Amino acid sequence: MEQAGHTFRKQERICGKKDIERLLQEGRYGHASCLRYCFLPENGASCNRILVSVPKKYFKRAVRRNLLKRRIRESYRLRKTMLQGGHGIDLLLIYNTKELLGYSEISRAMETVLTEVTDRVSKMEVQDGQ
RNA sequence: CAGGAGGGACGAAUCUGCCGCGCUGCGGUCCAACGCCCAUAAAGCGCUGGAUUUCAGUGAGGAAAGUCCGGACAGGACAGGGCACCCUGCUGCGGAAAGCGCAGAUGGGAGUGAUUUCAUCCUGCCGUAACAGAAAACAACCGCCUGCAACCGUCCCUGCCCUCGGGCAGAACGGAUACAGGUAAGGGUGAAAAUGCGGGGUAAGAGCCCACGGCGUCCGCCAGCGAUGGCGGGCGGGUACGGCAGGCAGGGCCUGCAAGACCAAGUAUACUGGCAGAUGAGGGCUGCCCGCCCGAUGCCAGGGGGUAGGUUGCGUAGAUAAAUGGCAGACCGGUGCCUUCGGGCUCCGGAACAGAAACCGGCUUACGGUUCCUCCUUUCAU
RNA sequence: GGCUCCAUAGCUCAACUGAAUAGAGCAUCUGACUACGGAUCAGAAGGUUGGGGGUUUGAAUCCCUCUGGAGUCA
Repeated sequence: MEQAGHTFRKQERICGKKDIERLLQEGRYGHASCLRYCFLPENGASCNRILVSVPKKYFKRAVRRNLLKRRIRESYRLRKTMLQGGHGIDLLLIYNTKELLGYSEISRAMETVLTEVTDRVSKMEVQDGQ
């Protein structure tokens, strides 16, 4: 489904225990600077979905965790057209630094994550085709 | 002016624009199921649910936090009563209640002070260790004093002997020892040593006695709603702190919105052990007892299987992976550089503590700042 | 979100009813033994009892509060 604007609705988030467990068990992992990611194509939904996580281990206070999750979601919202193919990709993003980074650095990390994921998804599709 | 004490109010506290998010509402579009019309049709209409969208409204805090109390609500249980158990304990008022608030009382601590902090019903018992100290709450010990017995010394007195120098015995005084008693004034310690000072008194002493204090208790009067305080009088030998037990008064069933209700989906009570029986097994009533209730194949313990989705509970913020962010500009404050002193450029900041997950009243803890009121101390001026 | 519990030497645990030098084992260090090492023997070091207040003459212990870490629920 092609969304015209840079919107970010609830259907683009992963809800439900089954989907999360499937992603964690069958997904492929990787990392780029401050972000770890885990993705899985062909999620059965009509669009790409993401899940953002900031560990309590790094940030004890809920205010900082919420702030980082908002920045990550915002950077995905503005760049989500880069992620294509794969018939709907589930993507888990985990913040992996103890430092409280600003929006610009998170946005740069998000750019590299999205390009890596699209590359790996297209390679997987080529292997499946063979 | 400076420093400080108490209390209150506010807390994205600069503004604008764009993009984006949760919820609600009136609409639009699309999809699905059902109903009406109807030919088991299409189209249309109605209703329900979902998605999307224009517009409008609304969208975290004083602590939302910690989960320390209490309430309401929900479920389980409950005829009722007694015992046990737990919590609290000065007084008055407020409050649904509270390890709650306000105002006060008494005593102790901190502070020059404003102020602050801790404790508080009744009775009994026990303890205040080790070390130190005589002794840790009864007393004993050292010391002081008296009496008595024997010993030593001295002068005076008496008696005897006498070589008239003196000797012996008794009594008195003094010394040391032992025994019997009186004392709790003094005894370096210690956190703490059972009433201070003065006088009398005594063998030595002692509330033993007296005056002034201090403490406890009783009575009377006065003040106060009361805790209590003041004054006067009587009596007293005690007290302080801590622990335990009992009593009195008040309160308390247990579990908690992951409570609970409904819908959908889905499975197997497989197996093992124990117990018992209509003469009442067994279970429930928080533990026990009385008592009551249910009551026929049941119960207990272990072990195994399935689902962990939706609606509601749930709120004019409100979900069920959790909504407030990003960018740009203006403005304000600060730093640095340049300057033709008009200004220009760069950087930083515009906040701290911190994010509702069922609700309400308190407590506690964290916190940048703004502001108001009352008061204290020091200095200066008047 | 609710409820329950824990924190002591580098590690695993003790310390009764508050009572004075907080104890034991392993680990570490030093010395002896040995040609060297291990084992053994002797000795030493190592503690703001998670932090801060309070009660008390005295707190690991009792009370309050904060921090950190576990467990559990339908």
